[in-house]
Amino acid sequence: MSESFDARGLLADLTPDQQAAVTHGEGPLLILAGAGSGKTRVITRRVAYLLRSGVRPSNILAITFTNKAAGEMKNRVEKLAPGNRVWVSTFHSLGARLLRQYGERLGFDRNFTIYDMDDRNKIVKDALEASGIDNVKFSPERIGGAISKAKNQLLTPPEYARTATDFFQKTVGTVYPLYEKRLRAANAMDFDDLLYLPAMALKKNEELRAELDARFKYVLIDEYQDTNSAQYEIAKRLSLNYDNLCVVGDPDQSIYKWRGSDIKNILDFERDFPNARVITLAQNYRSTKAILHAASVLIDHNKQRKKKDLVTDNPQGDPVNILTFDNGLDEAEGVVVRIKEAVKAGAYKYRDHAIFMRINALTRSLESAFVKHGVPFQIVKGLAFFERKENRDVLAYLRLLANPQDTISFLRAVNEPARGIGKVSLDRLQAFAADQEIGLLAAAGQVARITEIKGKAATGLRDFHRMMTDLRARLDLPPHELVSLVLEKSGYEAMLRDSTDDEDAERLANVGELVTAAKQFHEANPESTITDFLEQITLASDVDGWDEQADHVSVMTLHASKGLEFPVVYVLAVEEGLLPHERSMGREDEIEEERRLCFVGMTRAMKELYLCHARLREFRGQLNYAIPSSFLQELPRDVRYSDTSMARNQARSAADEWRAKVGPAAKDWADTGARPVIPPKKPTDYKPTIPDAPETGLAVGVLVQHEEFGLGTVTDVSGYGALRRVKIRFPGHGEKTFVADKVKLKIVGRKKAGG
DNA sequence: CATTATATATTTTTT
DNA sequence: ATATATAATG
Repeated sequence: MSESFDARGLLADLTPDQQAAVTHGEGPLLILAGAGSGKTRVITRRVAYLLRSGVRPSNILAITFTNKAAGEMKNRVEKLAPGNRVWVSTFHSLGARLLRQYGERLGFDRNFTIYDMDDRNKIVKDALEASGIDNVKFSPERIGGAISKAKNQLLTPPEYARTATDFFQKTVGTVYPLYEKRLRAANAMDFDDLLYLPAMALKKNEELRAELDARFKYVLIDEYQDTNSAQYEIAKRLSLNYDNLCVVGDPDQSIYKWRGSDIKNILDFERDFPNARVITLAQNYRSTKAILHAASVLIDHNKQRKKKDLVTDNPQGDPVNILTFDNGLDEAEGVVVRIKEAVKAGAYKYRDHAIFMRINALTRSLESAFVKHGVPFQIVKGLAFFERKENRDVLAYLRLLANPQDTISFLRAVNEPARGIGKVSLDRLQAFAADQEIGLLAAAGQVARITEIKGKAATGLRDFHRMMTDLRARLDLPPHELVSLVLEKSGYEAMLRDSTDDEDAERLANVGELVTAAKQFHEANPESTITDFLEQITLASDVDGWDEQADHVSVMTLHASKGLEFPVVYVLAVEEGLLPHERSMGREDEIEEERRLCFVGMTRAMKELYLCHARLREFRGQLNYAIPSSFLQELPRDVRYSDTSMARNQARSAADEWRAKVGPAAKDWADTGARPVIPPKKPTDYKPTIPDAPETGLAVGVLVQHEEFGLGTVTDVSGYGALRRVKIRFPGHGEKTFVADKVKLKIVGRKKAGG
């Protein structure tokens, strides 16, 4: 290929395979990119390459999995090809943008609200009640999930009803159209609509399809293995006239099947696009040989898999570690202490560490361990802040301002703070609104016409409507000023300020932070409206809130870890029932997805990898035996086992207190229920990789040499990490207690048993 | 209507 | 164990 432009800077540091992917010209391209093979880099370079070769930035569309990834790619492209603003976004953001831009052509109001799962379930509940099916057999969550799945498969309500066979599906078939009606009446879209409606429009409206196809001549999609049918439809229909579709993915990292993702999309790409070029990137640049080998051996247990060997030129590195703890608390503490020690030893910074787990619930014990040891951390869960009650309340006002039809937000805001408007009055108002086919806010404006509502409720509704009308006149204010105004006019701020409740003081601070968040948004996007602000919040993914600059330990779910990398990785609770999760048990394909999830977590690690499990784990307030994950058995032999729970005989660990509380039943748990799948290990098997690790070999009966007191025998060891104390009896000096971290001791040997 | 007490369900993972 | 939903009470 002869370039008439300067591509040297884009290609110099790439392998031939990577270069081929970057410089591929017209036509479909499938890049099978193994974990750590530099796929983000390739996709970014490719965009820059296209720009330098003369493709107009407006003709390029790049789809990433998170908004954060989209922002980063935008910045990198900007650096490689200055002055070019390419459209990079997630599928959902793309859908929202298309719907706002072309919605009116399709019959939608552009100021629609995006409903999250919470909102969705409330609508489902309402639709369920209205359907007359009140046997409470199926939860709104379950029905909502089924509707979501239907939309992902592009099934319309009648189509779904036609294919429904069992009672559950028939129920969903009844609720689905009612649900849709309520969404449209509220001028709202759920997450799935953002894909479903554009996909349908591209399918049905050839004029629009051809227009967008020509606009997005080059489409690039990252994490293609996790696209669903609706997303596939969008990609395909944007690539009919201009089939320059470039998809990047790794079937081994497909972890969203439960959300409707179809691994077939990537496996069948060559069939869908017969002239597709396929490039495989198998070279790993991220992990040590030890880590990559362990991950490869694990994933090789998946039967439904095209075999693929990942190779790396990186050094062998330390063996992968399997850590055994007494219980969840010890696990949390043990990991935090290890990290602290590693940082203290100067080997790593806090930000080099990440802790992953299968379920969010496990972050609780970690949180207290971090606080206890003064280790900085961030729990990467993007929406958590906006999901607090007080912030949701305030956001409900904003959503209602942006979209007066928004039922859910009206119901949330109308009596918070209390305005004397109760359930009965609201039922009457809803009946009136439904009858008149108007929104709830509009109905509140006509409260005088509703004879059944009187007294406090009537004045409350009238005042609420008047206040919202006044606020709506200020809709053009920058987001943060609008938030401040809402806080003031609604009385929400006053309510919190006048409260004597301590928690309300915190809530006040939180809504204050909401103003700050809005201000930051405004500064970053000066042109944007309140609708954009709300959209960004709703479509934010967990990692979008991650601060990767700060020096702290990152804590997140395995799902959130996709696409990231860290020098040191800990995976918690690698136990049967959690990883693989019990809900996947019995279904081989779901077990395989769990294995992929484990694989994703492992392959995030660059230098050190620790897979942890505990002998006892608390679940719903109950203590249960935990069996090490079958995945651990599938690892190669050269992993390193270390059982820190061995300390239980010497140390007064948290487990002892716990066991004492639980009583004799659990006293000899170690010898009964828990059947270690892992070969039994001796404490001496463990060689700390970091200096001053909590396991310094100090145990009762160990003979030590002290600088001042001479030879002594350890009589007690307690606590962990910096708090670890060691009691030593010195002949002639009596018993002394030291902080294990601080005291200088030389281990001389072990006293004979009984001595 | 609002507040409080009791019952009940809830836990996978997420745009 | 905790959070939410419903029922009972003021």
